[in-house]
Amino acid sequence: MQHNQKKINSELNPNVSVDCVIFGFDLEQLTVLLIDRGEISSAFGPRMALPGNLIYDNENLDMAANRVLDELTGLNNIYLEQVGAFGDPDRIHKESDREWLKSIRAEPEARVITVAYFTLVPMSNYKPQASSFAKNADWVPVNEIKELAFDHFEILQAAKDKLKQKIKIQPIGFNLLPEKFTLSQLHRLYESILDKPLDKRNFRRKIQKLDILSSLREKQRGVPHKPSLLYEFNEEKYQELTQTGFDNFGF
Amino acid sequence: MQHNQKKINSELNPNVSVDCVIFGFDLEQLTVLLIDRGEISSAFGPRMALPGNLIYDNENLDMAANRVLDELTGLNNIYLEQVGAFGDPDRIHKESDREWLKSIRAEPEARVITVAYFTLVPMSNYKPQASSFAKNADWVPVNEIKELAFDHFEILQAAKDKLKQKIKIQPIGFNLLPEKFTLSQLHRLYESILDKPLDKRNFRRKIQKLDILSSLREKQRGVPHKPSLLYEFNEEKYQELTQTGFDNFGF
DNA sequence: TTGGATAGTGTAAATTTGACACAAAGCTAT
DNA sequence: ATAGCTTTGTGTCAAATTTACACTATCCAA
Repeated sequence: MQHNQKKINSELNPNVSVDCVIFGFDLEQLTVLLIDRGEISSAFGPRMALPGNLIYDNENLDMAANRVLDELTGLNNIYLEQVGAFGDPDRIHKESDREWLKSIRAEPEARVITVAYFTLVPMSNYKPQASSFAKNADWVPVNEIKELAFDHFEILQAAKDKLKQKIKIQPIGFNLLPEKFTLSQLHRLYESILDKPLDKRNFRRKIQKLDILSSLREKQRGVPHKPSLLYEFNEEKYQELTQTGFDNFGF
Repeated sequence: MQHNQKKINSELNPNVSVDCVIFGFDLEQLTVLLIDRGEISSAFGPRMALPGNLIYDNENLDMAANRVLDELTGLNNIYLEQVGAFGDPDRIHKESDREWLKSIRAEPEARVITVAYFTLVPMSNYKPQASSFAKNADWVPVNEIKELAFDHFEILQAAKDKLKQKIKIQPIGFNLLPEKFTLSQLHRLYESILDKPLDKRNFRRKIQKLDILSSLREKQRGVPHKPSLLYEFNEEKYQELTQTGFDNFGF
């Protein structure tokens, strides 16, 4: 929309949009950043929707997804991965959907294919008021989401599955944590993504054997219990590891 | 195209196409069904391309992919899975590409997003002359493909990766084999998908432990060596297995 | 000082993986 | 018919990995 002035010369493609499943982690559970479409839209259906927009004709899909993310959160340089394309011809059923689409300049009658992405953002970096859109945006724990506008619930499901599968192959979970984190937080993160409990000792053993964490001398402060050591993700060691064709972070 | 008369009332969407990576297995190696675009197109670039087409406004993406497959091979009810969406604005560079696009009724100047699928077909079921298109179609071993038209080489790469990854999680390889097959054929199939040698005895041990194969009393006939026992994929046992949340066919 | 909360640690049994070689069965050519 | 070629089919042992499981240490707050 008007946010990104650079794009104003190019035309919106009325047939293709991107939607972003923006994952965060509040140190307790996996959350998703949703847009509240407001009272009016809610008259006929779920208020909450994934952030998304039509694409411009001069940008590629990844760029469009990054733009949507940037417009909403002000973040860039973020882990981002395509989930896939969605596009039943009858995606849009309701009058309220049409109103909403008009408000984001989409053509309500057009058949729209949407390309879904998921992104992993460290919640600590997110400034809620980075853009005017963000006023209507909220983090919602994934487990509490029971319905979404359009086909967004289906997209969310696919994104969760993809993330679950991906984390077994690459240690991308770090993108959801602050730079310094504890093993317990990482543990909890894996549990909430994989949606199953993991034995504490076995988890720690396995993650440490990978040797992609740097333990800092620093400890947690101000917690009402034994403070944990803090760790950092070690990018270089990870690169070494993957360059040997390693692809099994098997959980 | 004109092949499928049912669709003639609906309009083609000029912005969205599907491309299919149709995998086969000739009992030696993994192959892909490619279209030869002919001499004229080849003047400026690779002749070979993935089969694909624009979508109609009244069909969903999976339907479109199935249609492309059906038009080319006459096959339906085939294992099919989305790879993802591809769509750089500058996908189409060459004059020859434009000519080709016109010939399939696409708008050469339009910005086209393509949604890629891969499908697994049992080569034994494929009748090469099922459609007029098939005259220009040929099975090509994946290892011999060095370039393709448009961005199709990139798409092929993504499809191979997806297949490789998927086969570690679900035993979809059976879709590439005839109903009755030998363990050696299955072994060879896994090797060619994973692109690495697998120890014969270890492979057989692992695959048998899954207990999703039914051994038939029948033997191979007419081979110039000790004949192998024939096996069938056992759908029911597989269903039992997956319904317990099993997702590791770990190779 | 005590109580509450979470951090951090080791071991033993079971399972899985990886490496490795030779006899059996059928076909072909003589 | 026989010898030779080709591929099938099979077992074991060592190493690595996985699973299950419980108690002490450290900090904060009351």
